[in-house]
Amino acid sequence: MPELPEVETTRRGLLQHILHQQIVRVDVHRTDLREPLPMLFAKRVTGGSIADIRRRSKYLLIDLQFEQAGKLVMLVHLGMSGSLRICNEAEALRKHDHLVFHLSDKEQLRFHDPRRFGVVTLMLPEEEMTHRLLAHLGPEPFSDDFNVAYVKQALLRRHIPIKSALMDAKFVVGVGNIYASESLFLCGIHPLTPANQAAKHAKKIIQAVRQTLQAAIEAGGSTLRDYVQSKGETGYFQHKFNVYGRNGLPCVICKNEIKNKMLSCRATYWCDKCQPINA
DNA sequence: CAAGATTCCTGGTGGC
DNA sequence: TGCCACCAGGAATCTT
Repeated sequence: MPELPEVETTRRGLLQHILHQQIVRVDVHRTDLREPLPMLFAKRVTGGSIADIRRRSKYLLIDLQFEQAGKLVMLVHLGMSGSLRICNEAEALRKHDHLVFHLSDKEQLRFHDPRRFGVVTLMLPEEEMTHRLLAHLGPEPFSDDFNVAYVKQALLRRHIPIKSALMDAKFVVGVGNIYASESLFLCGIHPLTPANQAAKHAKKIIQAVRQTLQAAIEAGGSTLRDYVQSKGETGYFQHKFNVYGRNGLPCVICKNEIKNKMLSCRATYWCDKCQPINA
């Protein structure tokens, strides 16, 4: 379940490993991801050198530089179950290794995604700002655009629960189901609080979202060594949550029982005492 | 236009 | 042991 911290951890791990390498060959085992792989995908990326790896929301943007034909941006979304791993070419192919990028140093980058909620597509650099997957995204949580004035006005005109608002990428990107619950616990706001009522806590919400994501990125960072050494998955599952998945267990602060409820078909967790409904 | 429901997919889990 | 129902969830698309 890659949320923003795991995507960022993946980005940093990949940068250390494959920056400036060239894609010398691509094996395509499946083209039917969340949306079909672009036509002539393998042919189009072959020969490209990895000039940079950026992140926007939960999308990885891999800049490919070609000697003759200019530049291309490869966009990768890991969806629910996707991963990008560095493998030795001798390593046996796993089930669901849909794309295998052979790199100039004999290593491979493998896109693995059992549930196929992931996306891999291509665009020209000049298309980036207007691309349908990127054009309508809200501010990055760590950017200056995610500020008190913005959050206040955006929440005031919404009546949905604050947790739903946090998960809406048009409001802010990178806050998935897990970190929405975790962020709201940190700032003591009940997840069902209407967004317009939560607007007065804009500053606390911003701080909590940033702190929650930052802590998770650092947890991922602490396992970056493992990521590089084992070239495997990141340490996401080692991360400890305060409320997520802890229904019926005592609150880490007040020992009150953690509650949970499905909100828009998504599991939602909170502590009634630490997160009063009409705070 | 906003808000909520539905959809895509497969692996893991729990009940029997 | 096997079978089956169900859950996990990002984000687009639908319905109300």
